[in-house]
Amino acid sequence: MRLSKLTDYAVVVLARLEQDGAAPGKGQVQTAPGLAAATGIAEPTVAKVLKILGGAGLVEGVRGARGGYRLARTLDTVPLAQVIVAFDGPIALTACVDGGMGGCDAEAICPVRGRWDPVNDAIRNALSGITVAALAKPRFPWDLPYPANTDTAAASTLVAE
Amino acid sequence: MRLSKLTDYAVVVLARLEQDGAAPGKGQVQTAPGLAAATGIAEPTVAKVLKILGGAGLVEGVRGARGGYRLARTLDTVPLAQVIVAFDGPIALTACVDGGMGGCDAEAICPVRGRWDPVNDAIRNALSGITVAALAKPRFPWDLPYPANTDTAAASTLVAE
DNA sequence: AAGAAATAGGACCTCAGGGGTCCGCTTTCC
DNA sequence: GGAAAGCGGACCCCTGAGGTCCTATTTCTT
Repeated sequence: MRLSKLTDYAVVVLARLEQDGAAPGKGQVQTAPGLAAATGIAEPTVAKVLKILGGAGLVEGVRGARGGYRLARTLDTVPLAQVIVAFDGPIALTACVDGGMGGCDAEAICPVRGRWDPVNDAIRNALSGITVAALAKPRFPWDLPYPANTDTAAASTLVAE
Repeated sequence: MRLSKLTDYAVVVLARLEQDGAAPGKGQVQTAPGLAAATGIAEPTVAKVLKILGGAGLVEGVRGARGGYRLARTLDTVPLAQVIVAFDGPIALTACVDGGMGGCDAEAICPVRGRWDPVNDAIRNALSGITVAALAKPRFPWDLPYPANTDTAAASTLVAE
């Protein structure tokens, strides 16, 4: 049920990039070592996270001296689901993804085969409706335990009761 | 992002119990070896699943010869979330559960601290709104790829776009 | 032109936890 | 009293996440 730690780190790194003005286009860049120092995450790990984010098209790397990374897209256009997929693979609670064949021995007699699809869809939709920006927005004043601003309130209203 | 295999097995076992008439109350019981044969899951594993389900109050065991298990509650009163919690622990995508303190070194500077709470709530609500019965209901005719009956359709409508 | 600084892309190691099995005890029916 | 079942726990194995490091490549600076 947990997602990988790298996904968690990725959100932090993306938030930091935005906070530091490493915006899409001609913006400034941030180095991996710099981000490691700023976030408290070990430097090799930050480098790994940035490489994966680059592969997913969420950040773009600038090579060479004075290089670094900047956001490829503004965070309010990046669904959380996309980050999760980049690090954890397809979003699905069970191994039998969307009626996928093979892999499961008991497929022929399994009484719940295919039944998980709506559940997976529900999770996917929830995670697609939340942007990374909603998780990354800096807080003023600090340490509001349960901020009720519009961006995060949207996450709650994604689910009807 | 995946839940444990035992959770998956649990849903199958619960479905089988209902299908075989091991209903709450004075109903018939099913033995662990019998369920193993019926579901194709290894017998020791089925036994383990049933023990955990018993601990969670979802099935009740009848000891002694001619003993077995029966459902403690009808499946339409059991939210999927409850099964998941029994096997996977609290439902949360990240280690920092609901602003939980401790555990995370970077807590002081983490820009997304507490921000995951609405996401976790969304997942929890989605999984609480789906009953095990919706996953277990036998299908006639077999192999409808995407059944649109009321029980599972509810899962999709849990999420607004 | 040489060197420094940075990303890119792997290979590699370690280890915690899930997954599965087994054993001994207790309970209850025949 | 014996057999059949659940109950509770200990135990092992092995995958895969998590993390580190090395090398190649690129590009700026001097």
